[in-house]
Amino acid sequence: MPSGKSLAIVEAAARVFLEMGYGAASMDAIAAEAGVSKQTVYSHFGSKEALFEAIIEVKCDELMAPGSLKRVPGQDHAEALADIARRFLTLVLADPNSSLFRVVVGESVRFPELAEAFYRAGPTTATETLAGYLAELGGQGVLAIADATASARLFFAMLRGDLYMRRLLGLTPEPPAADIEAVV
Amino acid sequence: MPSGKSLAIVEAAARVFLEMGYGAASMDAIAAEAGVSKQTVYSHFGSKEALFEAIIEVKCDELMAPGSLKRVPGQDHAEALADIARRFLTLVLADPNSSLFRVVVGESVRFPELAEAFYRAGPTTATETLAGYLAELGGQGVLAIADATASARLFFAMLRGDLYMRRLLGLTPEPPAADIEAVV
DNA sequence: ACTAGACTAGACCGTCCAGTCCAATTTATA
DNA sequence: TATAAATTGGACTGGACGGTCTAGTCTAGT
Repeated sequence: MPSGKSLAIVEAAARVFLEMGYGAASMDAIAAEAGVSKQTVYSHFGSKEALFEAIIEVKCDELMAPGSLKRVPGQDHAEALADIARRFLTLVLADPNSSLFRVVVGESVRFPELAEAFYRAGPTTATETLAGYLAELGGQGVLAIADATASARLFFAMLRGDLYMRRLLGLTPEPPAADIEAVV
Repeated sequence: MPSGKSLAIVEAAARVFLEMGYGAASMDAIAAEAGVSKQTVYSHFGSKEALFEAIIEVKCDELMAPGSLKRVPGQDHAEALADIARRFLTLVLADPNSSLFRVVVGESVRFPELAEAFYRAGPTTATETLAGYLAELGGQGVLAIADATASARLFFAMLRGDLYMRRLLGLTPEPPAADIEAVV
C-alpha cells in the first residue's frame, strides 16, 4: 500500500506504462514524470519488473473498488440486468482500463502471473457476482437457469468474448475444442 | 509478395515475433532462425518495422485465405449457423492466430495502421460475409432481421466481443457511449 | 548544533540491439 | 568459363536503457 512519494511514483509510472507500454517506458521517463530522482524510484521498488507488478496490482484493485454490480433495490429484473450490462461495458471500455488490458495482453508472455492475477481480479469476480444474482432469480422462479455461472459467463461473453480473452492473455495454452463446442 | 529467401525470412521472423513479441525479438535472432545473414534480412526488408509490417500483411492474407464461411449447400439453417460459429471459433483460437492477435494488440500503440489493417482483414470481412448470409435468410422469410450487419456483428460479439476488440486495438479512441447503449 | 534518513542530480557502467560496412564466397547468368 | 549479382559472416558504430554509485541537500527529532 503505497503512500506519499511512493504513491506519486506509482501514479506517474502507471501513466507512462499505460501510454507507452512496458518495453518503451524507460525508468528515466518514469522518474521524470514523477518529479523524482531515479534512485528514489529504485529505493521504493527494486526493479522495473517490481514496479510494473506493483502498478498492475494497484490498478486491479482500483478497477474492482467501485462495486460495479450493486443493484438498485426496487427495480424490474430485466432493467436490472440491462443496468449491469451498461455499467459493465462503461467500466471496461473506459480509457485507463482498456489501456491496462492492452499492456497486460502485450506483456502476458513475459509476465504470465500478472495476466492471471488480472484475469482473477477482473472477469472472474465479475462473473461470480453475476452468477450469484442469477441463482437468486432462479430461486424466485423468475428465471429458469440450469447453470448460473455458465449463464453469467455467457452474459458477459455476449459483450466481450470471455473465452477469447482468456486465450488472449495466454491463460489457456491450447485451443480447448471441447469448450468451443460447449459455447456453440 | 515474398518468394525464396525472402519467404524463408518472413516465415522465420513470424515465428520469432509471435513467440517473443516485437520488442524482445532481435534481428540477429531472426536472421539466425532463418539461417541467413543479418545483412540479407536488411537487403530484403529495410528495417525491423518494415519486416514486421510485411509479416502482419502475409499472416493476414493467410488467415483469410481458407474461405472459412463457405456453406454446405443442403443444410438446415440453424445447423449452418452453428457450423459457421464452430469454424469461426476454431480459426480464431488457433495458436498462431491468437499469438498474432496478441502481438498486434501489444504493438497497436506503436503501429496503429497495422492494427487497423488487421481489423479490416479479419473481423470486418467476416462480419460482412455473415451479414450477406443473414440478409439472404431474411429475404426468404426464414428470419426476421432488421439490420443484417448489426445482427452479424452481435453474432460474433456473442463469441468474442467485437466492440471490445476494437477498443483493444486502439481503433476507437474514446469509449463510444452511444454504441454501448446500442449494444445493451 | 547534531544526527539519521529520505531525497536529488547526474555521472557512470555494462549490456543489448538496430543498422552499417566490407572483404570473401557462393550462386546465377550469359 | 567469365562476369555480375546475391549472400555471408563478423566486426563495428551509435545510442538507448537498466541499474549503481556518489557527493551533497533537506527535514525532522533530539
